[in-house]
Amino acid sequence: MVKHKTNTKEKVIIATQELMTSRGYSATTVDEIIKYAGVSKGGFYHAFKSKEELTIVALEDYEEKGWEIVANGAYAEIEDPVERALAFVQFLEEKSGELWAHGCLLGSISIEVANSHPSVINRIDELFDDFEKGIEVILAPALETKKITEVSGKDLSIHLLAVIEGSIITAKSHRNPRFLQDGIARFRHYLGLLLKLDGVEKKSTHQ
Amino acid sequence: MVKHKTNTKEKVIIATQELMTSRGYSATTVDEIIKYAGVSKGGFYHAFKSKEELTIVALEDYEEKGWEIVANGAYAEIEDPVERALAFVQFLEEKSGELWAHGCLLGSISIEVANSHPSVINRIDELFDDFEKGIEVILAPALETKKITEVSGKDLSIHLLAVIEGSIITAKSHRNPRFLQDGIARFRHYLGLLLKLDGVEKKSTHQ
DNA sequence: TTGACAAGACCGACCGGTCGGTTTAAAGTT
DNA sequence: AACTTTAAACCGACCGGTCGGTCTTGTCAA
Repeated sequence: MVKHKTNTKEKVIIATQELMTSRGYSATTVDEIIKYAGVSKGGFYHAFKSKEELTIVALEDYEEKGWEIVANGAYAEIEDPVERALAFVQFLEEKSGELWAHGCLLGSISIEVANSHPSVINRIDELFDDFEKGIEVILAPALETKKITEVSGKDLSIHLLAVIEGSIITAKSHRNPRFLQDGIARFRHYLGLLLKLDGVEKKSTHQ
Repeated sequence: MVKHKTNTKEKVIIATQELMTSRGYSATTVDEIIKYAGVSKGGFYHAFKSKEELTIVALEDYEEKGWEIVANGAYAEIEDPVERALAFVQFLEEKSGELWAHGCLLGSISIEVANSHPSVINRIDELFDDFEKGIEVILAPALETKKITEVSGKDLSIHLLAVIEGSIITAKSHRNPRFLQDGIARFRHYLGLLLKLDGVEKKSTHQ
């Protein structure tokens, strides 16, 4: 009746997400993961059949939790599609520290597994695609409202994702998380120009 | 009689650049590098004192060769700062396949060394900075000409770099190099809007 | 004769993963 | 309630192999 209560899987998944986000795939060892999670090696391999399978589970859980934060933003209440799209990007900007404080799990491991772990990169591909489609639903109506055809909602979604991932890289190498926030703000500026609005310049949240 | 210079260093550097660009730092082993370069382990450790030191040399050489291609573009001949800036971005777009066909060495290893190899990430930081400053020299005069103050040349340079690095990630995970070209084209569109020009957009090809 | 350079066997630490055995707790039996 | 059964959860010593790096033994041009 009562399920066996165990949090080994959860602890391992969280440890994996945190360690791989800041070290990548290869540099994160199973021994490090189990030490960080406070779990034994036997327990680890009872819960997951391999490091590769664990990585895929961690990626899926990461996407789910991330999208839950994004989907529940106040921007969703806004009626006007144009204002909603801009508020959405500003929401990402404000939540960027919470969402990608130490990087993005997908971005951190995508490069090094692209040519060696097909199952992982395939899942990353799908998860990126899900995220893009989620963004598209928010951005496309704004373009439609303004009758803009030179750029599609899909184009913009792909671009926003690239801006986020790229800004994470520059933020990491410059050791300054501000670069991520500024990168998203710059995209918002672009979106504002596209939608032919004025006065969308950055409302700085914290210096 | 010209003394024949040993090319062990050069072969190792090229092998390192190619392998690390597509696999990252940790996943690229010294044994793989020497096999790819056709060099013995003794020769390797005679030429470089460690994998870490080699990585820094490979990064510097990578930046030098990359910037040589960028600096010699035809855009440089254009007199008008605005047209020159736009032509520069279009040049990057056209050369993106040559410059970042299999990724960017700096981006590929920056994430995984950020918290474990200070000397490497410090050099990456500086090299990114050099690249940014090089771009700034080209973009800033266009903003000045158009008397645009809401965005600085530095802001735009940082953003272009982020767009490139991020687009490389999405291109890799989607296994489609087109994403990189489109990402740069999207930046050019932004720049065009900023400079209040029309007709700089090209149709997107994402399907 | 010398010293730069190359070769590859070798080193200890560490890698991902396995294994036999122990603990835990829900369910069945009395 | 007390005991037995059962199977999942868990443990950590251990495995073969690989890691970055060292060392001895050369080769060869000056």
